[in-house]
Formats: sequence, C-alpha cells, structure tokens
Amino acid sequence: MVDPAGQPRRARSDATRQRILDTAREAFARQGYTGTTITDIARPLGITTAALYYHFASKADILDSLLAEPLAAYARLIEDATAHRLDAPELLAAYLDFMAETRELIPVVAADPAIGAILDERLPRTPQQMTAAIIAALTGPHPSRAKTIRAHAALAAVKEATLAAMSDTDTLRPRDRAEILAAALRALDGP
Amino acid sequence: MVDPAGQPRRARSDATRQRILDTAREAFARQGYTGTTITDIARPLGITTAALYYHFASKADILDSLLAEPLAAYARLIEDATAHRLDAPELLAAYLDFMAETRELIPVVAADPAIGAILDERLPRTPQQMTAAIIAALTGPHPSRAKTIRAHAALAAVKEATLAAMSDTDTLRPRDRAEILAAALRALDGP
DNA sequence: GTCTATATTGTGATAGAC
DNA sequence: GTCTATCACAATATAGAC
Repeated sequence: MVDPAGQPRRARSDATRQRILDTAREAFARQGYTGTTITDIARPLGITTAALYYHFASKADILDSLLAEPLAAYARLIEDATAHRLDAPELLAAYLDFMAETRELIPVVAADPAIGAILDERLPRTPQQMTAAIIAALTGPHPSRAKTIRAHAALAAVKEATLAAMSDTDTLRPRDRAEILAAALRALDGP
Repeated sequence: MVDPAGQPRRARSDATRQRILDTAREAFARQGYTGTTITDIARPLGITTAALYYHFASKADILDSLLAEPLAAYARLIEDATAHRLDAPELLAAYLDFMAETRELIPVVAADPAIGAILDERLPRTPQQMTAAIIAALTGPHPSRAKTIRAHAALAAVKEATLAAMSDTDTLRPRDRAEILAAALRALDGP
C-alpha cells in the first residue's frame, strides 16, 4: 500500500486533490468561475485536464467542493438570524467573521451569475432570500423603510470593510474588527 | 431617403442600434457579460447575429457603447475627488448619484473579470486605483488605518444601500437618499 | 439591413493506453 | 494516476446573396 514515492497511495491522491482545489480557488478568485478554464487549473499543476477529471467529475464539482463548507456555515448563520438567537451587534459580528473566513471565495460567488444556478441546487433558499433574512433580523419586528435601508448600509459596510482590511493581512486585526463593527452599528442605529 | 416603412433610413438604423443596446444592457445585467451570448441579444429582437454585426463590430463593442458615458462620468467624479473640489459629504453624495444613474450596469462591471481587460483600455487608471482615489479623498490628508477602514465602510454603505433602495423604484426617493447619506456619514465620521 | 451558411476557435469532457 | 488523442458542442465572427 506504499507507492514508489514512499507515500500511501490514498494520501498521495488526496494531496493532489487538495492541490487542485487550492489552484482552482486562486484561479477562480482572479478570473472568476466562468472565466477560468480547466486548463488554467491543470497547467500550473503540471498535469493534463484528463488527469484532473480523475479527481473531479466536472468543473462544477470542483466549485462544489470549494463551496460546501462555507455554504454550510452561511446556512447556520441564516438559521441563527431567523431564529433570533443573535441581536444586531452579534449578528453583524457573526457576518463579519464569516466574511473574514471566506474572503477569497466571496467575490467569486458574488461575481458570477453562472454560479447562481449551482447555488440554487445547494441552498435551501436563494441568495437574495438569505440576504433578506439577515436584513429582517437586523431591522427587528418593525421594519420601516428607513431602518431597512440602514440595515443594507450596515451589512455592506461590514462586508466591504472586512475585505478591505484583510487585503494586506491574512488574519483580521482585532482593532480593525472593532472599528468595522462600530462603524456598521452607527450606520444601523442612527445618531 | 425614405424607405417603405416611412422612416428616414438613418433614423431606422439608429433605432435598431438603440434596441440592440437596450436588449444587451438587460441581458448583461441578468446573466453577466461573459454569460451572455450574442444570440441572447439577437433573438429577442427577432434578428440574426449576422444582422447584429452590421451595427456593431464585436460583442465588446456593444459593451463599450454601453459603458462610454458612465465611464466618462465616473472619471469626472474621480477628478473632482483628487482635486479636492468636494468635501466628504459632497463626495459621498456625488458617488451616490452616480450609482443611482448607473445602477443597471454596476453589477455587470463589478461582476465580470473579463470586463477588467476592457476597462483597462478605456480608463486612465485601474478600477482599484480609482476606488483608492475616492477613499483617499474621504480620509483626508492624515489617513489613519481606522479612518481608511471607515471610508471603505461608508463607500460600500452608499453603494449597496442605493442599489437596495432602487430595487423597487425607478427613481430614488429624496428621503431614501438623505437616509443613506446620513448613515454613510455616521460610519465615516465616528460618534 | 437582414438573411443563410460557414469558418474558426475554445471549451468541457471522454476513451483507452500505459 | 496520468497520459495522448479526440469528441461534441457552443460561441464569436465572416462571406456573400438578396
């Protein structure tokens, strides 16, 4: 059960699979999902596209593998929001932490309309419905138009400021995190 | 100079050209630029793709025609920002009005990495540099890290809240506009 | 100004050898 | 597990008739 390279075969295969995922994530982040060809993924790895299809059933399957864990985390966030287990500051903080962890894939998913179809099959609700659920949790039981607008502002502030703050660091600095949350809460709550 | 339909030929051609642009804008907004085929544009109009190529040199040429005016307006905004002709509230207001006018095309441009290449040829600076210029104008002469983060938050709040407010109306309500600007300024300026 | 027909290229994906 | 070779298809774009 050990091949000439001295590694168990299963481990070797898993390692290749992981390298494909890493390369794919990078390529998707840079060129988008539709804009990335399977050749773009295979070539940097020094393998052919045929070899790639030994590890994954399709291009969409690669994306699925990349998104599985983040999507599950996001679904949990939505569930917490709709069940009112989090107040507004806690919800914004949870949303921020999710964005921080998933920062590489966020633009990929947001960017490509072709991903919408894939997402619809993986999620209990549409992305728009899921955003609406967070907005609703932020506005509380009496959602005036003004409050809804402020909720959109706060959510967008958290998302973009987090991505901006992490453009030069791999881990979000606690001071930055606090600054972002304070700014979002000011946008949400009024003077 | 009048064809059987009773219209001057030039006017008829211009009208067709305009219908192509309208259909293309709608399709791009729905499916993205890369995700839209020229057949997607031609079929709803009841013409063939060959006919479409009489009016436009390429698919990219259609996008160029759609973006020409918005890009010029955005370049003027950047120029005003870098020349410090606008203070922070005025700059956010100008940014908001630009987003409101261009709302259909914003997701298209933001979404598709393939558009980046086209944009690089049309703009004096990269989109990232242009955003950075607005951020710099918002932070003022002494850009602390905290202030920069707040500027990102404010800008994102304006952008997304404006798109959200206009999702159900064609013209932005003055009350909504004021609400968005107030929220963004709170995010920017601190308590 | 629009058509039919076609050239050309790029892409996701598969078959079968090693 | 990776290769060579190839397929099927879709997409942009062009040629030339009407």
